[in-house]
Amino acid sequence: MVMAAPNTAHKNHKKELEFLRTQSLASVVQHEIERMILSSELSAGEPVNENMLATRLSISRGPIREACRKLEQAGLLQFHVNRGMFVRELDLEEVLHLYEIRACLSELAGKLLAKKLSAKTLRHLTELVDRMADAIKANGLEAYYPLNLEFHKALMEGAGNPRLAAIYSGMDKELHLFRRHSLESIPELMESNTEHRAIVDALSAANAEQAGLAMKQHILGGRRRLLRSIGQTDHHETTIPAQKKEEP
Amino acid sequence: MVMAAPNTAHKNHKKELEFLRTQSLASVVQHEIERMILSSELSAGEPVNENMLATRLSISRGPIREACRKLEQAGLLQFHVNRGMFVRELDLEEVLHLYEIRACLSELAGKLLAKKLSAKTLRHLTELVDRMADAIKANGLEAYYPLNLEFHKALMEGAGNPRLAAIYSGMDKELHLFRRHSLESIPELMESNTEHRAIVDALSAANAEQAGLAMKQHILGGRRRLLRSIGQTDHHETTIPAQKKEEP
DNA sequence: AAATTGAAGATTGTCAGCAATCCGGGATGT
DNA sequence: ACATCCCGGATTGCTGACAATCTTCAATTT
Repeated sequence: MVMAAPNTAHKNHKKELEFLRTQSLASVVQHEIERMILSSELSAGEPVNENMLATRLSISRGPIREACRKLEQAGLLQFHVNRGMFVRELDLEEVLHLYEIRACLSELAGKLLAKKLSAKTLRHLTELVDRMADAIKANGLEAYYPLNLEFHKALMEGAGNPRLAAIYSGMDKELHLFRRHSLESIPELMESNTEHRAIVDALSAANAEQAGLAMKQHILGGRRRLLRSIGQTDHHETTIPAQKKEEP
Repeated sequence: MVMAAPNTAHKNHKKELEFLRTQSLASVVQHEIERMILSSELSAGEPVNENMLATRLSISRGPIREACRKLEQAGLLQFHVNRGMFVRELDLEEVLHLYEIRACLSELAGKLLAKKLSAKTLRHLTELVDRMADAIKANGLEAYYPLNLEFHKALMEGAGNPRLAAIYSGMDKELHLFRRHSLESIPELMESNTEHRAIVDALSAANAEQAGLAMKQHILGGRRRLLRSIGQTDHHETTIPAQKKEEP
């Protein structure tokens, strides 16, 4: 266990007090626990010990409990009466449910984004796809992930519905709680980036329906790759259909 | 301000202690505040006074703060540092964003439900629509609302994706925070129930696409009725501004 | 009259402590 | 050997208290 960054709460009163004028301790702790979870410093199923955190951060347990309640509501922690908070464990069924919702919301985001896309954002998205392609070619797996993250963030935030972006982002964090999410291999990354390009193409054509479909397909592709990586086949072609009604 | 119900926490140790073996105080407080908001005992913008609640419920402020943090994350309360919690205020833009997401998730629920609908649930839904029609005819506005609630709950929970139902339910609660949501008039209720029947019809035909569409249309219908009731016309057929902020 | 200041009261932010509960391991009994 | 009981340590649940901050409002100044 490595000492976390914001542990400088000792005697530098001036700085700390200035800081707490705009940030409550609970929110600091919330982000710290979030960071620990996303970095696998805390892994699914583990208990969140209030005393340990309090000692480590040099604060009392009150703000920690408040932060944990927020994270409980966010779905990252799970509460058991008289036993405390635990990092939530996600089983495969819950993961599939999340993918189902993500596919649906992605489709919405694609449709919305296609209708209000600025030339600047489009250039940004295109550049990100190109850079991801480069990263794959250069075997730069570490370079790929932040780009991928930025790409999806730009997509969701560009849709102009902040609530949609927030819900989606929350579910993304939740998916980190699924233990068996293996890193994707080169061919899978290429497949993924091909889907990215399909999204950008649809967007640049200002085709809302097609953009929505491309984004949905990308999520379903991600689900397929996840299931394949854990040795299951994706017989859930559930939400794919998107049958066109050809009646005029 | 009327004294709330669960104020019997005085000296009946036996009962209270038994109760707290399975429920934490924070969760009790959370539901109490939620009740106060949904019943308009607390209305949007109002501060949530910790001392007042603590005195009223005969507990200390700790569990209250924990409950408020959960409700903050749920979007029902808003936190201002050093000023406390306030019942969140929703402006029209945020309401429209919520409707946009709700429409999308409803469509998904309709599609899912059509694929796994049991005969029993279908009977239940049909019966609810019939009873709502009766309630409208009998001018029983008070009878209508609980039926409507049960109808939508059955739809969302029948889809077999608990997370979907939870997200949807949370957004429903959030919509209560919009001040100007007038009660619907008789003709509007009839319109609404016509849409209900379209949903049930599509479900009984096991037509997933049509069921999804019917549910989406019902939400968009609700949005149209809301906008009409506050004197705006719904010029967004499917989305919000649809403004293209594009440079040449 | 309008704006500023300042102090009292109200409210939040945090903490330390105690009681209640849970967990693990060893002793006891069958 | 196996199950049960029990106890000590660890952890949570809640409380009361104190410091810091904000709000209010009347007195003062411009």
